[in-house]
Amino acid sequence: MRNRNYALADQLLETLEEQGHRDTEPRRKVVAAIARKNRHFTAEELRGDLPGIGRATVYRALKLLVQAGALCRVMLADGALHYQLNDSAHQGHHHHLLCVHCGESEDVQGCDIEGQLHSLAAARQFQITGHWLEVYGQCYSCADSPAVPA
Amino acid sequence: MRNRNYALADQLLETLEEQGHRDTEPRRKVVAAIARKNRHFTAEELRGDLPGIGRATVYRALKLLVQAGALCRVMLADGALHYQLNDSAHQGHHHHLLCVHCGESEDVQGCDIEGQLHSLAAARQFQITGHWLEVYGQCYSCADSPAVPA
DNA sequence: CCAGCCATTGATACCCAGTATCAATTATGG
DNA sequence: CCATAATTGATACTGGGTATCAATGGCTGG
Repeated sequence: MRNRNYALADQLLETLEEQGHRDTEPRRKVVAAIARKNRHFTAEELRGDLPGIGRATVYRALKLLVQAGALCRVMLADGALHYQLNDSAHQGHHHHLLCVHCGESEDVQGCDIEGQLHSLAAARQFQITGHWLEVYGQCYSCADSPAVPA
Repeated sequence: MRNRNYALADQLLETLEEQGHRDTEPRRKVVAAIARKNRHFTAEELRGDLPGIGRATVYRALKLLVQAGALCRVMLADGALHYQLNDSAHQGHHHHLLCVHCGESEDVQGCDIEGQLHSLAAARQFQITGHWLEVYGQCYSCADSPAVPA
């Protein structure tokens, strides 16, 4: 576990270095904190784990990691924006099944949304270049629970 | 034109009254300003049109109108959140084709995203209850322009 | 038609997400 | 080891949004 987080942190740092960014002490702490997260998190949550690290530094690191594809942004059903680690299996284009009950998220690949929309778009001569999709519902473990917790 | 906006403002006010909200002077000014918009807009843009109206009042009105289904929130490709009038033809569930060039938006109905995702979700015993989708690209008028304006 | 109740207002302050600025620091390549 | 360039972090700002609360004003029942 600790090993895996360790490796993950190193991997994130490596990703940044590959993009031409330096290996700095604050950066190391940020990626370590991210590696310790086992769930999606908000920027301020992460910042809470990093006292002594400047606000801007945390946000800059998040931005770089999103750009590098190591993190992705997830929009929860309530509109809150979270960050989530892209494990190596889901680096490319994918979507999330977000449980509105427990907040857990599962990755989904292989959707063909744009194909679906193609004929509609063609009729309006609209050229699709991308899309953003989040799917909300209840995961297996929450299936027996009330739809929306109090 | 002026007539249509006038009627639209009245219609929005009526919608609010149907939901049990009062017909007040500030509210009237807010819906009038919204009716004058012929494009999606940000909260602050709207506020700029309403000097003298309290910040909270504007945001409260926006929230009520979204809840009532008269407005919807649109996420642009750059992450900016805008509000857009739902014309009467598109009150229900729909999506947007958003032009990243001119910012124009077209409504799309009749998508079957959840049907698409059904088998994937079923395999994970995930019960879909909703989704959020925005589609980005270039509209007809912008087809000849560069993909992303400088 | 008026009183009173209650929704609403708007000022203020606050939270969260993110960016701009800029002087001080630090990693790194020559 | 030194110079240059990237990075940091403090500060302040923008923007979206909510909480609070005293004052106001719509509306309804008498």
